[in-house]
Formats: sequence, C-alpha cells, structure tokens
Amino acid sequence: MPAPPRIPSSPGNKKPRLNRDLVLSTALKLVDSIGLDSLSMRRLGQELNCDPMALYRYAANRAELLDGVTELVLNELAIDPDASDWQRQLRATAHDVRQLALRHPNAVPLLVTRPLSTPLGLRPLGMLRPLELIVALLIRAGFAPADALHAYRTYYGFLYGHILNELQELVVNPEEEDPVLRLGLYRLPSKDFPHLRSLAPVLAEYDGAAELDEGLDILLTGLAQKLGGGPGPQLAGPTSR
Amino acid sequence: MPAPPRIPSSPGNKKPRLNRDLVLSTALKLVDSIGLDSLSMRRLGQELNCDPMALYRYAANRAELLDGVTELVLNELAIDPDASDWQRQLRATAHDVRQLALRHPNAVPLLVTRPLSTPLGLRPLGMLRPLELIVALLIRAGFAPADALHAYRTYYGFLYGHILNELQELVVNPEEEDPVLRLGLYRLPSKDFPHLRSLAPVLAEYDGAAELDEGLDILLTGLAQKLGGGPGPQLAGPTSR
DNA sequence: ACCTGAACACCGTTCAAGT
DNA sequence: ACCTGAACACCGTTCAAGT
Repeated sequence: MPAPPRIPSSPGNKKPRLNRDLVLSTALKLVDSIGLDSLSMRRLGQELNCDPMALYRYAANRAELLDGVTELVLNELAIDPDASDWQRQLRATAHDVRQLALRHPNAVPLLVTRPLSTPLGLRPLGMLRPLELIVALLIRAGFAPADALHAYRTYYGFLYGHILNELQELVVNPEEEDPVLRLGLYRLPSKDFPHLRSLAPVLAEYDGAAELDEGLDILLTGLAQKLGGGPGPQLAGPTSR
Repeated sequence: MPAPPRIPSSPGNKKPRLNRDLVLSTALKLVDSIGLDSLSMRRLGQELNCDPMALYRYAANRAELLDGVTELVLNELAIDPDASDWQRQLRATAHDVRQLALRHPNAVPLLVTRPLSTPLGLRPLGMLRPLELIVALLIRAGFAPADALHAYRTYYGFLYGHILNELQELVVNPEEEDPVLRLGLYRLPSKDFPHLRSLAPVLAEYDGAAELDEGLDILLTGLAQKLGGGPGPQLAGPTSR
C-alpha cells in the first residue's frame, strides 16, 4: 500500500522539522556546553524550541537519548578496515579517539559508562561499529579471529585507560604559574602525601600525545610480534582454538 | 575551651545516631542494590529513616556524597607501600581492584567518572591515597620519582582499561546455552557485523582474571626492565629530568 | 546552636484530551 | 493517526520556623 504523498520539507516551512540527527547533535552541543547532568529532556526541548514530549519520537527515554549521543560521538571516528597498514590505522584511530575525548570531555563519561549498562548484543549498532571494524582490520592483517578479538581488547583497554588518565589530570587554572597552586596540591597534608606534593612539577607537564605514542609503540610492537609468530612470554600462540 | 560533656551513644538510645560512615556505607549498599541513578537523597534518607535534610550534615550535596562513596569503595583496597616485592604488590592490588569492580559493578562508573569532575588537588583525600601509596611503593623499589609517576600511569591506565573491558562484556542471561542468544547477538545484522556475530563463542568465554594476568605479565616485565636500566625502544631512560 | 520540614524550582514520563 | 500539554510522582536544595 503506497503511502499518501508527503509534503517534502519545502524551504517555505516555518519550522525546520525535527529529526533524530538534529535532536542528537543539539543534545551533544548541550552536553559540551552545560554538562551531562544539566542535559534534561525539558532543557533540550527548550533549546530546539519544541515540546519536550516531542523528543520521545526520537528516543524512547533519556537513557536511549544518551545512547544516541554516544553513537553520534563515535561516528566522528573514521576507521577503514581495509587500510593497507593496520598499525598505522590503529595509531591514527587512537589519536582520533584522544582528540575526540579532548573535544568532548563532558561526553567521555558516556563513552566509558554507557556500554556498562547494556549487554553487548543489545547496544545500539553505532556503539558496536568500532569493535566490528577493528576486528575486521586485524583479521585482514592476518590475525586469527579469536586473536583479533584478544588484540582488540588489549588496544581498547589501553586506549580508554589512557584517556581516563589524561582527562583526570586536566588542569583548571592554566594561567596559574606555580604548579602546586595550579593543581590545587597545597590542600594535601604533606605528612600523608609527601610524594604527590613533590611531584607537582612533573604532574603539571603531562604530555598526553607523547604518552599515548609511547604506549602505542610498545603495544603495536607486541601485537606485531604475536602476528609474526614470535611467541610471547606465556601467551597462547596466534592460532589458538 | 573544653566541650561540654557529651552523652556517649549508650545502648539505651533509641536511634543509633547517624555518622558519616553509616551514611556512606548505606549509600553504597543502595548503589549496589538499586543502581546509581536510583540513589537519591530522599531514598537514602528513607533507608536510614531520617529526614533527607539530615544527610546534608555529612555531605554538602549529592556530588560530595558520591565522592564519599567513591572514597569508601577505594578504602577497601589494602596497599602496602613498604611491601618487599613491589611486583607482587602491584599484581595483588590489580586483582583486588578487579574483585572490587565485580563486587560493586554499579559503583564502577563512580570510580572512572568522579576523578574527571574535580581537579587532582581538590579531590577527597581517599581518592588520592592509592596514587600516593603506589608512587611511594615504586620509589621505594628504586624508581626515580618522575619515573614512578610514569609507571603509575601505565599501571592505572591498564588496570582501569581492563575493568572497563571486562564489565562491558558481562552477560545478562548466564543460563542461556547458545552464546549468540546469551549475548543478544542475534539482533546484529550479519551483513554489517559478520565478525562480531561469528565471534560469539569466543566472546562468551571471556576469562577476566586470566586476561588481567596476561597483561600484568607484560606490564610488570616492562616496568622491571626500565628499572633495571635496560633502555626501552624509545622511552626516556629511568633517570629522566 | 542545631534540627526539622515546608516550599521552590526543577526533573522524566504517563496519559487523556485534543486535532 | 498523530501531536499536545496537563498531571503525576518524583528530584536536589533553600530557608524560615521551630526547639
């Protein structure tokens, strides 16, 4: 049964009709500007000036809305599973994820937290795509499927660990000269925190990109070695199962 | 000026007076049972049967309450900075953190998320204690302070990455036989997710403790090598700065 | 001085009433 | 059939009124 002809959204329409992408990208913009906790259905409705109830056309509830925002953020990643050089691709993706996290720090809790709320298979597809694509990349590079999954986990764990590390040490008063003041370390009783206090200058010099690259060097070397057939210390060989 | 003599909480008191520990541990119990989102000041007040406003004696607001719960969870860790074998201590702590996460999965978002909201120096001391103690351990083991911090970051990143990995793959229907069904993978269009679907049996067999140990083997070997003076591929030597 | 609870300004979501 | 908005059952937190 053919649907009755729909009036296309002609330029003369007063309201640029809502759609999922607009809703989600506006939500992301709000998360970036006012934070996750302040993103409410009502606030979002106000931003899109529409009835808050209208949003429920595009997400069944707030949790699904947040899942949608997570998907939207992850879609900013471009992963080519057919890349000729898999190490180059993984390295580039790692830096992309890092940039993403720095661009959307308020959304990072979504990235690390949303997957904990839903079993793998029930997650929105956009949240699973990076996993599928990287596993595909690794298999194409020669890993046995089970080893590709193993390698993905190592990579993902390292990457998200790094991001948590880096964002944790972000500084609030970048204009302050003294690193102790800049990090608020003066508040720590030096009796209980002698090392932490004296590490202030080192803490203040954190270079996220460099740290990420150092880790990637080790990680990718290790993975390449497994692929080449060099047996790791006590890891199963690359053709397990 | 001596305080007026206080009536000690005699056993005859009808109400076992509130205190911070009771408030926080009850909050943790609630998080474990009903989840983070359902933990409200009012619900907590009801659980302790007291006026919700009374809780504000022990935490300035909900965010501080959550920080307190985070501290409480982290206090379950026993880290001995004077341990004779630093590798053994780090390994044990890693497993302790893993067990902690499995014991309190609903609190894991707090562990990874709370530190992102407050600059290092302004965080509650209980959240910084593991950092201080592990850095102390590493310095005692012979690391230069800056390298100890570096090593801590690697360790912390790996550990939290692993936990996110493992909790992400937790299964909801453990009684289901077929791994595809158990993980809900039937929902994925096999056109877009060929690898993920075929990996179902491998996904279903995730062994967190083993995976953690494999990673620790590599990590600790790498750290020990840096300590011993063997120069890593392109890492700064152990006596940087 | 401390504690209590009413009141305020919000929430997410349901559902009946409109078109 | 779709959209709208009133209403419900909650929130965190302020603050005036009690003791």
